[in-house]
Amino acid sequence: MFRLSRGAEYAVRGILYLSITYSEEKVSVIEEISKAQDVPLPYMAKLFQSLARKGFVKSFKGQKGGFVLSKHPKDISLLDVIEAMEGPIFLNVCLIHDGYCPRDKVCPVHDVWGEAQRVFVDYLRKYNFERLAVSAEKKVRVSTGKAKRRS
Amino acid sequence: MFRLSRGAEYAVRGILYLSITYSEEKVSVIEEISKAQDVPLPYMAKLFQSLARKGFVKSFKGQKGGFVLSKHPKDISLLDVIEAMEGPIFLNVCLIHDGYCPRDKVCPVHDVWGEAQRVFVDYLRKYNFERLAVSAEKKVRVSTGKAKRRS
DNA sequence: ACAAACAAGACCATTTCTATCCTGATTTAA
DNA sequence: TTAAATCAGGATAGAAATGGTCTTGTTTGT
Repeated sequence: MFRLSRGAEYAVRGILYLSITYSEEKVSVIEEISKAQDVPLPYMAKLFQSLARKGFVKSFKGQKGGFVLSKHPKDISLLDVIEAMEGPIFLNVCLIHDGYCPRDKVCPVHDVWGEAQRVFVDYLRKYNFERLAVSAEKKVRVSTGKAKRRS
Repeated sequence: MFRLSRGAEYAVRGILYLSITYSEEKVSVIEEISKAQDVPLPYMAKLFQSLARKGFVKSFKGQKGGFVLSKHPKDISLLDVIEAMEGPIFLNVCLIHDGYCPRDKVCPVHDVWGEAQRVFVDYLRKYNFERLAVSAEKKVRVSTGKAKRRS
């Protein structure tokens, strides 16, 4: 089943939220993030623990605590976040590592998967969160009918 | 988890086997197919029941029974077989159908997934089993050191 | 000292995946 | 007509992944 897990999807949303508010230099608490991105709060809390351990966000305890990105949004790719949550991407078990599959020498599909994976992974790597945050703001402007003021 | 299921992988192998022997106009029994492709026999048997119901293979009962492809290998794509076993490919739940995701109007990642899926699916559709069977034969020749006789 | 936050781990229900097994129906050949 | 070969269909089952909750602790600012 070629499907993004909920966990990874939620993590992407969380990082996206922090990317959009990044320039404001504020810390965001989990409740705020989970409400804004429509993710169950306790689940989001768990996800952010994991994102903190993996170095995507910095956490602060206590009053005035919360989360901030620990890198610039432009230095975080979609691939980074997805692989952080799901582990490395392998479209087929036969690609887990070179030589893993005893049939790869005679299997014509092996190469097909290899190439598909390369294309897919490269594609996800192309998107960083600065870029996504900009698109998000554009989309919101369009969908709420707020045109950009003409200069 | 972006991973091909075992079931789909085995189905691909099964169809591949029948594609390679297609021109010989023989029926193959499940035991032969499962041994050749190194798949647990009872599992392969189940898979072929399903492949038969879905029109990929014709089955014959009784002595001299077995399976044959019901279409020419060139008319079966990798995508066909995979979707038959796993259902339609959606890289993200948000793509299940237009309007399914309430956030797609403001979510910048939605379009990224849409495009990635289009590329991926088109890629799998490009490969038909005639092509794969030919590659397989080439690979076997190379790996067994049997060079093609020079004309 | 208290309240607001995150940290960590246990826990749990559901679904999916992988696979097996048993019984039955059909066909061919002896 | 009987036996053997072969597929059909359904039930079952264990393991893993998924998605999510809860409880208990720790840290920090006021």
